[in-house]
Amino acid sequence: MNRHDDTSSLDNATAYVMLRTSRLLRFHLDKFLESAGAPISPEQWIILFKLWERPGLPQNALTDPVLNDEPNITRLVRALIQYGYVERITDETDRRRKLVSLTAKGEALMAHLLPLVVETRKRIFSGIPEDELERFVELLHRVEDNLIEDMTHEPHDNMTRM
Amino acid sequence: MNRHDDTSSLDNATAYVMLRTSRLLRFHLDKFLESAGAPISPEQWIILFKLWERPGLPQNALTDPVLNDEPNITRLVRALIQYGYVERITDETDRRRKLVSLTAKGEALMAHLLPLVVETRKRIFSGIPEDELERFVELLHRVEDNLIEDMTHEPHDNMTRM
DNA sequence: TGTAATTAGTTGCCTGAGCAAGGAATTTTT
DNA sequence: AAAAATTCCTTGCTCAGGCAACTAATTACA
Repeated sequence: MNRHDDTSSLDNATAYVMLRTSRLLRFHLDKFLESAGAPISPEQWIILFKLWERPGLPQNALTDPVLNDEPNITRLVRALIQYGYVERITDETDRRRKLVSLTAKGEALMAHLLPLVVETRKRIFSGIPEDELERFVELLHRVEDNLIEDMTHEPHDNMTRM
Repeated sequence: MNRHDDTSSLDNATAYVMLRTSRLLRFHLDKFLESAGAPISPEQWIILFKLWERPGLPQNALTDPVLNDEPNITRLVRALIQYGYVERITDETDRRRKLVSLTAKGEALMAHLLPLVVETRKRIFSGIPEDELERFVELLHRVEDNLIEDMTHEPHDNMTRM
């Protein structure tokens, strides 16, 4: 790896560009939600979306090994309850569980936001034909698989402490 | 947007998948650095890489409007100095500036890590032909441009408080 | 030339995420 | 059926990131 060839430059490093783009994506979503009058974070938006798709989920169904662990979900849901977008009831058939749903206020928020999101999505991916976008997502999934595969095969034991 | 069609599902939402993949990418880099014996964070790795490419940069050249603002650079560089990978001298032609470079120890670390990184990169993007990878990065840049463009055209003023 | 504006870097504060440990309810084991 | 293990959720701790305010050095301006 030469100090100044193109492949070594950070700006051309795929991983680096992905990191940048996704950070920007989160920032953009944050600004979008703010300008749409929704006082929620991108992470809370994801929760609301999942609940909109499938109401009455237990909290652990909201977790994601990559994005949000259980403690995070607890905090995110708590905040959404305080805003009044979400309600949480104990599952009487299994009292460990707490089932989470959108309130009427939460449904109203989603009804307000979703059309705007669809529009925004168009702008974000404008100039990219549909089939390329599909391929793009496929590649993302491929990378994700490779990453997980690689981590389960660790360690490579280059444990020379520097 | 129907509550249960495919386009609305989060798992198929490009932005969501990108968010997941990039989070995973950062996690993978973190584990890689650890297993390679380098006690640094992915963010610190980026700093070291930039300094390896171009030694003697002033700190503000290390900032990135998306990834790391000035306060962050200050902290990251301070940590790297404490580890002994980096040194910082005041620019005598402009005493506001502090010029940052790799130490011999930092150079040695990079010499150790870089070949491993090249290998790892191959594994991460395996199964994806070179030309597709290039297109992939192009699309990322395109999305990034769209995002920035969109944010500068804000606000759309849907400021109805929900 | 002296005052204002700008630039580079730092510090402090607040929020959000990762991780370990704890607590309550349920299931498994013996 | 009592004890152990598991599951679901919560709390507490620590650390990184974003933002505003601050200091020091330099440049612009009047």
